[in-house]
Amino acid sequence: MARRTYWLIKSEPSAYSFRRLVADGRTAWTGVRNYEARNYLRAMKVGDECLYYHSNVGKDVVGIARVVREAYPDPTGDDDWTAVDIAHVRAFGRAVPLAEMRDHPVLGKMMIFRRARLSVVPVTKEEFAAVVHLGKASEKATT
DNA sequence: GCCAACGTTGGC
DNA sequence: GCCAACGTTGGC
Repeated sequence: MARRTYWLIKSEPSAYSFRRLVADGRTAWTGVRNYEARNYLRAMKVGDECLYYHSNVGKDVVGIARVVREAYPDPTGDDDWTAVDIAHVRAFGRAVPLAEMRDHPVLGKMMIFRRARLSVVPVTKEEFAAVVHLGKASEKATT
């Protein structure tokens, strides 16, 4: 059985929001123009789950997406850039702000804070689980 | 709007 | 192949 990997993918909501992914069901994740991020795209496997982060506006993880098609040539790129297809899995009951992750003992070590500008970064299983937990609606929070 | 981080470009 | 200049990203 293949080892499952987890990821965090970034998008400005004005470019492509999670809400739009939910509406579309699935989409081609194109436009990555950074070699390191491209290599991560190429490492993605069908079924890998991704935290969906809104950069610039929101600055929070708003839900989970899943890889449904592995690396293929990015139709929007000139040379050998890479795209994958993702589908929405579910929206969080509560968006998890970046600041909250930074202050978190486990999440503060996430790669997103060391490589702030990378639009695709791997996330550990523990980090993924912790973010998902924070994203649950307030059943356990306040009262 | 500012600025730090960092990738890319181009002159030498 | 080095490195300074420049451009872009994205948090604040």
